[in-house]
Amino acid sequence: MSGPGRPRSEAARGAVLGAALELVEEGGYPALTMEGIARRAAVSKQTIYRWWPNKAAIVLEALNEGAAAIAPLPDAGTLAEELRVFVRRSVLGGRGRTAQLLVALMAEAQLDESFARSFRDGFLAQRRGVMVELLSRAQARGEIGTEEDLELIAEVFFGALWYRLLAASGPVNRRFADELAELLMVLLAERNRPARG
Amino acid sequence: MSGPGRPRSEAARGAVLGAALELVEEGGYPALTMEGIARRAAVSKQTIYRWWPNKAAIVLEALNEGAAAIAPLPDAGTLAEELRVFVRRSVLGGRGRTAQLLVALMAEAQLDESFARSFRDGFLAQRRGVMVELLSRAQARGEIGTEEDLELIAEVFFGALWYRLLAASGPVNRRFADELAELLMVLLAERNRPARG
DNA sequence: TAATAACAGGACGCTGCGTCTAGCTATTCT
DNA sequence: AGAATAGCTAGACGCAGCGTCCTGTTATTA
Repeated sequence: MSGPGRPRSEAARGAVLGAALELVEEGGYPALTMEGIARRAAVSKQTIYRWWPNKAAIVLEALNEGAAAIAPLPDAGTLAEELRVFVRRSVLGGRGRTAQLLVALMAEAQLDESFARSFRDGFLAQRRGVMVELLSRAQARGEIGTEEDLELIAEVFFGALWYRLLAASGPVNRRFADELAELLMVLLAERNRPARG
Repeated sequence: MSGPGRPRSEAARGAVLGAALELVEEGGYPALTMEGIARRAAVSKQTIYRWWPNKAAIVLEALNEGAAAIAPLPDAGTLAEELRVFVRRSVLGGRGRTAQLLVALMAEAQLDESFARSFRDGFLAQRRGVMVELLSRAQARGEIGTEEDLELIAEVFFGALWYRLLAASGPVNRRFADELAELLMVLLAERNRPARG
């Protein structure tokens, strides 16, 4: 289907993604080069450049390949419960090799304007969106006041998470996740209080 | 003083820092190269490598050169007031050319292990420290409960700020600063409340 | 079987890297 | 004064990766 000509080689695609992950694992992101990927994957540079504009795009695709779709959670009862699960999953998902890839992509986005767009709009914004969706439902259920700025709260959460990843300001573990979740609940519960100040 | 030998050329040092800033301004951080700096500053690469290990170190020094010392604020009355001033200053300080340099350094820190240490320990941690100091004083004055995790709160603030810089999730302006300051006050005031839940 | 498009392999010029050598210059110690 | 020291410019070096291009081959469709 879809016109004449030799179809894209799924084998080559897989080899490229696999080689990229291997190389990062072995020598860190800076050791990842287009030439190195081509060698390891036994794929010509020509082919790589045909399908990916740069190495960051390859890593991003490999990352998405590996990650199970992060569907918005089904309603799990209370907001507090849902939030805790979501935060834990987000935090713990950013550890080990994945963390290495994430920070590399964030770095690359700062240095490559063209990659920045796809990363910010297609990756970061999407993940914020999931959280906002979660909070929106709670809002619809009446668990949060309607005047809360959900976007800002999602930004605070991902900000704290990314900061810890990028600044290495502390461990990325369940304890951190739970502290964050509790902190977010404070923010969300605030305006529901009877009186203020 | 300090032994024999030709003293370090202050002119060369200044030329290097100036050239680095110019080049970043003209072509963005990726356009900044050691060779380019040497050309622009009319200084030999030899000299540059003698004093700086890489271009990020040059930019960091140039940044510190330009920035007035960020002394911890003098007590300005209430915590709310102090915090708003601090947050505004921190947020508004990260705009324009400075923002460009900051995100580049954060990116570099992710890719260069040796630079990461000096940036995280000597720059990021220091700035968190100033904020923690500010909060500590308020704690001593009794404006905050003693069980608050001041480090975590500082992390939340800088996390949100950095996230906005890195993810370009919105404008970095006074409005953002004030929203953040208010949000932080909610966190700080929480446990002071008479009752909970 | 002709048209089409992806593929491997490899050469190309370019740029920046980090190091090195050579000769010069400014300062201090004796 | 003269020796010792250490920073300076200038430029060459080999190396590696970049992104593009060319050549010939292979798989698919019309």
